[in-house]
Amino acid sequence: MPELPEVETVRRGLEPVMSGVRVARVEQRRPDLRFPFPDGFAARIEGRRIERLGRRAKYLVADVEGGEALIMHLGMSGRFTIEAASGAIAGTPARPGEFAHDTGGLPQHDHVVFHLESGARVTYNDPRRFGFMDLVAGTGLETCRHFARMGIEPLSNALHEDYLAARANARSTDLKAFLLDQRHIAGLGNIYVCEALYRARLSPQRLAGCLADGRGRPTQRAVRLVPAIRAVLTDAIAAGGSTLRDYRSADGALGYFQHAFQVYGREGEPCLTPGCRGMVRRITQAGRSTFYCSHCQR
DNA sequence: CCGACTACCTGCCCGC
DNA sequence: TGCGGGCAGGTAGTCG
Repeated sequence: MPELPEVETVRRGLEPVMSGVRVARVEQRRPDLRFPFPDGFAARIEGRRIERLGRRAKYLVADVEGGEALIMHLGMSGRFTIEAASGAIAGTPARPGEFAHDTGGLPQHDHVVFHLESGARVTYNDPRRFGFMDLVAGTGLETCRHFARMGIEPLSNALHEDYLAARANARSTDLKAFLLDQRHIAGLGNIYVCEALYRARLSPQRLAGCLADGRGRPTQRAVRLVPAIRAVLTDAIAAGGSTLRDYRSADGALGYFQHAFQVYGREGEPCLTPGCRGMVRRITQAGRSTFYCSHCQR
């Protein structure tokens, strides 16, 4: 699930528990996730304070006392669960009822547990193990392997029609692939690309080059796309944030609120644009599902 | 460099 | 009820 809004929601949920808190012990239960953990992973965190919990695109970045940054990516199925110091569950379990039904063995796919000095525990669960964790020098964050070629933050001022036009100018890929490419804009995924293109009334099959006029200047399509991307992410973060107010009422783990999507997952259903008589279609692009209304998205 | 494709891994849902 | 196939929110590596 985790695209930028979900990762931001997770960050906001973890921040009050982890930020400024010392890590007493790190329980690393397997040698790798998608990639091997770095050498001495647990030891490089244990006994140190988490100074700040930030985010870059879909990555969580925890500044660890001493100068290293703990980088965490949730892949497709990564989740965090918080157990508060009192023992009460402050974040919902990865699977509802998991602890109640636990017969004594370790819950499956709980790969890393951060035991905090406050007594709270933060558990990383990831069935598919497409997520990963790494430790990098905090001073070289932007030049590290993960971030060096990464594009702009879509919620920053860097997202501008001039930027889109310059990047998309003369590209032969379609808009869907262009927006999914983290080297241009970092943080959009399959769902929010579909949703942003719907809001901008642009066909996902149109070439990315349509955002520029041939000389790298923005077209009206680029002008429409910028606020559509911003709004879809902002709305999703707001919706995710609302689930954080009462952890126990949500039936998903931290940040896994099922947003009310307007096209994603709505194949065969009527287009929600007022006055549009179209129907949402599903096509495959770059091996992944795209949902859109061919009637109002041009 | 670009663009297209594949691999990685488990779980779930559907049809037979 | 079991089994095979397809699908799932991501990225990195390879190949032409």
